Amino acid sequence: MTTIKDVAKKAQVAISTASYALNNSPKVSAKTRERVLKAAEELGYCPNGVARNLKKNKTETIGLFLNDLGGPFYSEIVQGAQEVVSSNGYDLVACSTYGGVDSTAYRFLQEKRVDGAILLGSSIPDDLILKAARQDFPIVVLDRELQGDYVCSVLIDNSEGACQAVNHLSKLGYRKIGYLSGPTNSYDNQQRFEGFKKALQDNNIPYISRWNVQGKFTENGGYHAVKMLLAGGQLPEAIFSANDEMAIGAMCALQEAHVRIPEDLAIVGFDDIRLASYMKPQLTTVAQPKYEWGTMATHIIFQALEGDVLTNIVRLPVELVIRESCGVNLK
Amino acid sequence: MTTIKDVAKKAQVAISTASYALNNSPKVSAKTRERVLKAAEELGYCPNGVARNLKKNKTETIGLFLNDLGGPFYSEIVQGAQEVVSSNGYDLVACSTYGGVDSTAYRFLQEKRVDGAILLGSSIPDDLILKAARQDFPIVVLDRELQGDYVCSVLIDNSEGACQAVNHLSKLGYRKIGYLSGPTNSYDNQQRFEGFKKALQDNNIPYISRWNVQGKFTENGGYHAVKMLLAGGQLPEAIFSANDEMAIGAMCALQEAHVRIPEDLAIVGFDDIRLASYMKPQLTTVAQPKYEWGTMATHIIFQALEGDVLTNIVRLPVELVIRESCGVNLK
DNA sequence: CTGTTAGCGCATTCAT
DNA sequence: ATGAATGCGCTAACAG
Repeated sequence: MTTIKDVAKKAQVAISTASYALNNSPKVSAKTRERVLKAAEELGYCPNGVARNLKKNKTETIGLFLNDLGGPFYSEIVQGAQEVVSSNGYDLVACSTYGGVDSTAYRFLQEKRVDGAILLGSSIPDDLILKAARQDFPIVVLDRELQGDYVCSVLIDNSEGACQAVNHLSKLGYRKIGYLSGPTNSYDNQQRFEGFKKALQDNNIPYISRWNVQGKFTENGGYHAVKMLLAGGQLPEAIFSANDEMAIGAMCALQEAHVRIPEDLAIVGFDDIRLASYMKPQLTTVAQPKYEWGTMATHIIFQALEGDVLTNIVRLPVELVIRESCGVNLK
Repeated sequence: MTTIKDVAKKAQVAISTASYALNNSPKVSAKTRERVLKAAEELGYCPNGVARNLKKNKTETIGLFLNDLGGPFYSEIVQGAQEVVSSNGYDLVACSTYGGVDSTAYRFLQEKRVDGAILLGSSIPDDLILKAARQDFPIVVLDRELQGDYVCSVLIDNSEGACQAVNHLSKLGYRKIGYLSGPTNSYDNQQRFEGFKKALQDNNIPYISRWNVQGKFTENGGYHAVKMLLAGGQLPEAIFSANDEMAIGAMCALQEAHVRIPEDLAIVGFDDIRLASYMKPQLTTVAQPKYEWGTMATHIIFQALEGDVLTNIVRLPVELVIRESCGVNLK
C-alpha cells in the first residue's frame, strides 16, 4: 500500500506539503503541486479512506439497514435513498440486520462506521437506537414509532390504507369481509388491523372473528391460512389481506378450490408489489409510496446532520390501486 | 463520544490496560478488568470501529457492488453472499456502482474501506479492478472474464443455457426460431447469442437475421422489439429471449396481437426471475444458480484472504426449467 | 500484572 | 511557500 509518505518522499517534500498539494490547497506553489501530483500518479497513490475517516471523524456514508437485504419489497426504498445520498456526495451502504447482536447493523450502529442510519424492521431494539442516536449520528426508523432526540419515524398510513380498502369493498356491496392477518405482534399488521376494524364500524359491518385467519406475511402463509378458511366452510364474500404476498397465496388456494375471484370472493391486498399487477385477476391493493419513503428518510438524515431539529413523526399517504380482484376495473 | 481514554481515566488505569481489559486479554487481573468493564458500562463506551480498522489495517467487511442496488434479480445473490460472510464473522455491505468515478464502488475499491469486493456489472473498468486487487484485497467479478492476480471470475454458463433452450425448442419440433436480443455490447447477451447460434447449427436450423430483434433487457424493451417483429409480418414459430424481463414484455405484445402462446408461438426466457412462474402461460426459462453464485463468490474471497492461490475462472451450471410457454408441461 | 511508548495514514496548526 | 510536530482512537511491543 502506498501512502502519502511515499509520495512526499518521491516528490522530495514534507508530508504536509504533499497533503496540501493533493487537496488542492492554495498554500502550495504550482510547480511543487505538479511534482507531487506526478509522484502520486506514478506510485498509483490513493488516500486511505479509513485513515481520513478517523481524522475527520466522519465517514460520509449513510447506512440503510434491512431485515432481508435484497428482498424484492425494499428495492424502491433503496433506490430512493440512493438517489438522495448520492446527490449529497455521500455513499450509501445497505446492510443486513440479521443476526441479533452479531449483526452488521449492531456493529455499524455502535462503532460509528456510518454517519447516519435508516432502519427498517424490528430486529434492533428501541433502547439501542435511542442510545446510539446523536447530533452527528441521526437515525430514521421506517416502520415503527419512536420518540427521541435525533431519532425520527417515517411511517406510512397503514390504518388509513386499510380503511380505504374496506371502504372500497363496502362500496361494491360486500358485507361479509374477512381479514387475512400477518403476525399479530407486527407493527404493520396491528395498524392495518386497526384500520380494518375502524372501517367496518364506519360502514356498519359486523366483525366476524371466524374470518380472521393468520399467516406470516408470506405467500405460503396466506395459502395455508385460506386453506383453513376453506376447510371451515362458510366463506366471507371478500377478504382484506394485510399484505400482497399473502393475498397471492390466498388466490392460489382459492383457485385450487375453484372459488372464482372476484365472482365468488373478492380480495384486496396491501403493498402493491410488482407481482400484484401480473396476477390473474390483477390484484387490487393499497400502494405505498416506497420510493418517497426512501427519499424522505434520507432527506431527514441530511437535515439532522446539518443541525436542523426534526419533527419526530412523518406520515406518508397511501393510495388504493383498483384493479380486477374486487370485481371492478375502472381502467 | 466517549473514548477508551475516558474509560481508562474513570477506572484509574492506563489506556493500554483498559484496551487489554476490554479485549479480554489474559494479561490483566480479574479485578482490574472488572473495574474497567464497569467504567465502560457506566460511560456507555463502545469502541470506535474506524480507529480499530485503521490500526489493524482491516475492516472485516466485504463489499458487494451492484449496478442497481435493490434490483429484484440480485436478491438471491445477496442472500448467498450474506450467508457466507456472516458465517466468517465478517460484515457485508451492498453498494451501488452507479455514478462512474463518483460512485460508491469507485471510492470503496480504492480507499480500502472493505477487505474484499464482489462485483457485478460492467461499470467499473477492467484496469481499475486489476490495479485495486491485492493479496489482502481480493476481487471477484461475476459477469465478465478477467484474468489477474487476486482477481477471479465466477461465471454462469450462458452459452450452454442458450443451447439447452434451443435444443428444447428443436426437440419440440420448432424450426423457425427468433432471437430476442439484449444490448449487443453486453457480455451476457454475447454469450447467450453465441450459444443460440451454436445450437441452431447443431440442430441444422437456419439462422434468420430478420428474426433477431433487440431490446434493452427490460420488459418494455422486449415489448417494443416484438411489436416491431409483429409489424414486419412473417413471425417465427418460437422465440428465445436473452432474458426473462424481455420475454415477459414480448408475451404482453403477443397477447395484445392475439398471438397465442404457445399454440401460435413458443417462447423461452433466461434467468428464471420470480415472475416467470406467475405468467400465464408460465414461462419456460433457463435458471441460474443465483444463490450459489453469491456463496461461491464469497467463499473465493475468503480463500484468497487466507492466502490460497485461486483459479481464475469458475463456471457455474445452469438448468432449463420447463413450464408452459413452449407447449409442454412435464409436471 | 500494569504502564509507557510508538505508530496505523492522514490533516492541520504553528513555526520557519 | 514549506516543514516539523501533533493528534484522531485504538492496539501492541516492550519495559517495569
